[in-house]
Parts: sequence; structure tokens; C-alpha cells
Amino acid sequence: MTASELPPVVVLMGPTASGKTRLAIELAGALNGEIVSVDSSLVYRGMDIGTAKPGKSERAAVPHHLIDILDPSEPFSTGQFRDRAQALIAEITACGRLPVLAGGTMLYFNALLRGLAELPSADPDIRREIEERATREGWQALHAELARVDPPAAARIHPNDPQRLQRALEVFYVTGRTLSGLCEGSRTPELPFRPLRLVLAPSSRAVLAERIAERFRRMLEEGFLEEVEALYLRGDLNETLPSIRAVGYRQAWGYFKGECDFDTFVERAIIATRQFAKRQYTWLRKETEATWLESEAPGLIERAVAEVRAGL
RNA sequence: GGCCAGGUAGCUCAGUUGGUAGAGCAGGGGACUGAAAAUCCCCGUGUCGGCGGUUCAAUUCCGUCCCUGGCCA
Repeated sequence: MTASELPPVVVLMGPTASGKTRLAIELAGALNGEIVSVDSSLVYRGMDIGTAKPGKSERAAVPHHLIDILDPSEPFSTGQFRDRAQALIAEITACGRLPVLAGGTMLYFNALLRGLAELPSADPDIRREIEERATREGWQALHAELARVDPPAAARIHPNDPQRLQRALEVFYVTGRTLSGLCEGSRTPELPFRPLRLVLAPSSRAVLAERIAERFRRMLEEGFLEEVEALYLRGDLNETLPSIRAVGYRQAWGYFKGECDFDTFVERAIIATRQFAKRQYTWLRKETEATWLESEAPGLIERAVAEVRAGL
């Protein structure tokens, strides 16, 4: 099969609050598509308002995947995403429909399009062990240890980055092999599909900031606080979980714990969302081969549809 | 109107025994391989409220004016 015979897949990326959800639905509707969410927070049930999850009517109009697949107490991973997304792309394509991958979790796009090395999945026991050692000896000591077993990883990972230090050590303890060694062999995979890349973003960061603030106020009106309160009152969730660390939820958690007043919570949530968008831009700016679309541009949908049609 | 305390980075403030200043937050840039809406790294020139005076030199001392709080009338 030559490259041009590979089945097309729409890849719609963009910062938070850029209008991806809406555009994805329009594209899928116009082109006989199904949406695969590329989002680490939409996977969680009961987290709807704060994640700007597409609603019932939207999901009835077009099939959506990888949404509401987990309870907020459960972990998710890049590897799981990649495996499930690959399977979904194959299934949707086999049905003669167009997969529309849309979301804002750039690491997931990266894993899917540029590959992920064969690495062990997270090991809670080992992680706890490393955590305890860090508490006793400090992360500096663990960084020193990593420098002994995996010098390239230690050179790359900053001593103040506990999450990556922990992961690198975990890989070594679990497999007896180093993270850098295991990653070395992996390179961009031969994709069984042809990505048609779109980036959707507002015309400027100032516009995006305004959209973020506006959307957050709307979320509050729609009952965001009540949504978080329901999670809070369950009693089995806490702010160290990936679900509760999500932008907005984490700040609301602090509010319920009495760490700040309402206005401070709102301000912090909006700031956290802006900072999240900034990190997304750092990934996005590398997408020089994608077609960039402006969120507020008139005729956006028509243009996006035409762009995709041209690539089919 | 009088007295007191302030006016320094976008915000909250520190500081300079006179040699033109630095933290936190915000903001910007970057990194990113099973937690990623996460976790980190780098980036600080601003009439030091205005105008005068003293001084080799004033953001710092003196005078005066303006502004903001508080107290007293």
C-alpha cells in the first residue's frame, strides 16, 4: 500500500477554549466521521462542566469515543490512550467512516503520531517506595542515584522534577534496564493511516485569555462548583489523583478545603487555565506542517471542511 | 483643615547608613516517552509620585506640592 492509499484520519489540535469540540462535531457531521477524544480529563465520568465535555445532544448527533470511560478514582496513561486510539481508528476506518481525533492533550497526539517506546506501565508499589525514599533522603539523592544507573536520563531530567525522576527510576527497578536505553531504539512509527493535521487557535493570546475567563464564568453558572462538590463529598478522592489535578477542579478542591475564598478560587482557576494553554502552545508551535485555523474567523467550518475534503 | 502612615516592576511588597534597586505572584519563552488539564527549567530598566534644594553624586537627606488610607476636628 502506498502512502496515498492509507486511510485518512483528521487530527484536530488546539489550546483549551479554542472551539475544538464544536469544530470536531461539524467536521464529523459533514464528512461521515466519528470523534475520538484526545483528552486526559474527558475520560472521567462525573467531570462534565469543568472539562467542557460535549453534551448529550452533541454526542447523540455524532459518535464520540474515549469519553466517560473511567471513574475519577482510576488512573489513565499515555500508553492506554495510544492502544485504544489505534484500535478505534482501525474500527472506524473499517466501517467506512472517517476518524476525527480531536483534543488538547498534546502528549497523547505525540505518542500516537510519533510513537511511544516499549516501556513498562506504572507500578504503584515501586512508586510508593520511591516516594518514601524521597521523603527520607530527598530527591537530590535519587537524582544522584539515577546519575549512577542511567547518566543520560539524569543529565536530561532536572533534579527538581520529581515526576520524571520517579519514572526513570521506576523503569530501571521494574525492568533492570534504563529509560534512556529503552527509548533509544524507538523512532517514528510507520503509521497505518494518513493524518490530516489541523490546528485551531484564537487570533491572539489576549483573545484566548478572554475566552478562557468567559468560559469559566459560564461553567460556574452551569453548576461547576456543585459538580466538584459531589466529587469532594464522595470522600474517596483527593487532590493527588490525576482527575482532581485537572485545571479548575484542583482549585475548587482548595476552596472546599477552606484554603481560599471564592474570588481567589475563581482567579486561580482562570490563571491555571491560561498557563495550561501556554504549555499547549509550546507543543503546537512545532506543528508547522498543520493547517492553522483561526477560532473567530468567519467561514471557519466551511474552510476546515474544504481543507479536509482536499486531503481525502 | 490638622496629625500620622504610605506612594518603588502589571499586582503585593522588600531595600538602598547617599554611588540609579530585588523577591513573590502575574506575564513571556522552553522542555516533555504509561500522572501530561501533570511535572519542571529559563527570563526582572522600573521617570523608585511631581517639582525644587543640599551634594562630586539623590530613589535615599531637606523643602514644597499632588495622590491614597487612618485618626482628630
